[in-house]
Amino acid sequence: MNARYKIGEFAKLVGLSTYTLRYYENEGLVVSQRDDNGVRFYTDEDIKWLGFLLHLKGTGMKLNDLKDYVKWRAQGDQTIPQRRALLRRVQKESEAEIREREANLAVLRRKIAWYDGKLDQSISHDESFEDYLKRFE
Amino acid sequence: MNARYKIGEFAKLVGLSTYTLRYYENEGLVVSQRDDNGVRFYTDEDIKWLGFLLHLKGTGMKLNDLKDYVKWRAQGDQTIPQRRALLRRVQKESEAEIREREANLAVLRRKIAWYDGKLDQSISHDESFEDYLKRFE
DNA sequence: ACTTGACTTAGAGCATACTCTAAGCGCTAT
DNA sequence: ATAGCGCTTAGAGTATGCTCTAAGTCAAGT
Repeated sequence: MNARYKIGEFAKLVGLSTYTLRYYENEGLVVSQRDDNGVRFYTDEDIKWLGFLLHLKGTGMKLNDLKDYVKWRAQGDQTIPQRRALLRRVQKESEAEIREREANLAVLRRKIAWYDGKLDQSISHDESFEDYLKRFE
Repeated sequence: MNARYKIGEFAKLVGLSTYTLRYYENEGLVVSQRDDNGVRFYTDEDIKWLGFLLHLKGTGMKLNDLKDYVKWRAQGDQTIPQRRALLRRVQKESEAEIREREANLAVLRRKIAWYDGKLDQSISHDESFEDYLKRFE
């Protein structure tokens, strides 16, 4: 246990590039420790944090919001109300986006079904199925 | 009927800016007709098309894919198979994104619930509700 | 010794989709 | 006649989030 990962290995573990990890560190989203030579290292704790951060990001949460979250997290438990309020807002926004997308998808699905019907007709009325298949040879 | 809308009015009707409409026209996503003075006008047909285009866009479909779609549409019914294939691809991608987002949202919801529990505890164990409320004054 | 991978700062480049400005001109309604 | 809207081209700017390069240094492993 107590594994130490250098940035290259860590990058593979979390599925980001080393560029992105340094970028995130600059932005204050991730912290790293340094060994005697000033080389970054990460721990299993950091893997967990990155995993959670990527989940938040995957809900559509912006880096700026993540920065607030990280800032509050560092300030301890008294900022839990702010953090919860932030996550709730992100939740609402994300749910709204999903609903919108579903509505748009419904339209797209109907259009595909309409194309299906069109192509069915072109099979059953205009030509035999054999002839139809020939068109794609 | 046979209403003609100039770009300003049309923009309001479809919820886009005049800049964006001209941009879309440049990109080949929308066409407009011109009056005797070279001024763009749009019809109810164009409102329908814009509506559909925005639904497609709302599924996450990229402008480049929309350009292909529009190009094929202009070529007539023989491109229906291509259009259907494109929309199916977009559908799959969009559904996959929604599933991902839902999974990430599930994590976010659990975190919020965890904060809820933390705050419940901090009310019921560490201080009175009165004291708790005072913290936010 | 040499390769590999780490470090730094600063800045450019990329992708997507707009968004707006400049500069100059034309039509229409008040 | 003046405001308001429309037209043009060309290009700059904005937002988000990376992605990569340059140029030079350093340390560990083979």
